[in-house]
Amino acid sequence: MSVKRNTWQKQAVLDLLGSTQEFLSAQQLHQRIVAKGKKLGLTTVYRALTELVDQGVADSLLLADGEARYRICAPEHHHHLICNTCGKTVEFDLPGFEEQIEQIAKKQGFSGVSHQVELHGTCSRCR
Amino acid sequence: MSVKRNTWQKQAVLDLLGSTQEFLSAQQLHQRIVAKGKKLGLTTVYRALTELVDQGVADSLLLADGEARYRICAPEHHHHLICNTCGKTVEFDLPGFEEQIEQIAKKQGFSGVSHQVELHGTCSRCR
DNA sequence: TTGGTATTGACAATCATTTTCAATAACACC
DNA sequence: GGTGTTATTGAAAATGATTGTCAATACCAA
Repeated sequence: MSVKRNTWQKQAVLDLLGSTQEFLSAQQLHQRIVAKGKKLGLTTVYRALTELVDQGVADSLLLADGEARYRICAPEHHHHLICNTCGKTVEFDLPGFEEQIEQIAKKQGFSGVSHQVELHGTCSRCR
Repeated sequence: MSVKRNTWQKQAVLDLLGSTQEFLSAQQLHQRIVAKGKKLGLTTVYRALTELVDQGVADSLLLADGEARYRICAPEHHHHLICNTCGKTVEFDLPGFEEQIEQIAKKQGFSGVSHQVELHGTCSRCR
């Protein structure tokens, strides 16, 4: 396997993602970095994002408009309620949910189980 | 506005969707209908699905693989536990989950909320 | 049966994302 | 500080799902 190298391009993507809580698309990230006067290719942004997701540093999700959005992973695991139209994201807890999941997985003989819970809908503003 | 007409093509899409609980992609629906000996265009399947979603008869969601999936709107559905290695899938219930979701969505002012719960892990055989 | 028009389907177009590949730049080692 | 290896970059082409186009067809009200 190959050894990863650090480049200002990857760093720029990580910095920008790390400076906000919101989900951003590859295109948005690209635009904003270019707007800062740094020139880099859209392809590179995609690659940097893929790497971040592989490393578990970032999360990705696919919105109804067909664009993927990326965000730095929160330190703890919570769940999301996402507006299909504007991308607004609300975090929420599910009391007892992790335990429920644990039990189901064990009963079925599964191990190393991760879960993903996502709610999609329309927020009050976009209704 | 135009008056909708009934065609065997639309009916075929609705019938097939209505005969299952699972999410199907436009391509899957197309393939299966063609496999039954009926010939229709992929474009038509997309249009039928768009119509069903507009009418509130079907739900759509976008999976991480970039393909949209469609399903007949059902008051309740079940969730999946999927083996990362062999793809084995187990269905399970989450008692009270739908209600919990409903409440959270309402509290946040979201409407038309659909949810997706998926567990990924390794099954006993593939351990 | 017939006329108006909604619908169909082959094909082209679109749009986000991925692949390709030659040129460039990181970095381990001198 | 140089140098060679090779990961990375970026422009352009390719991909794959979905949508638009438009002439031909089929539904259905009268």
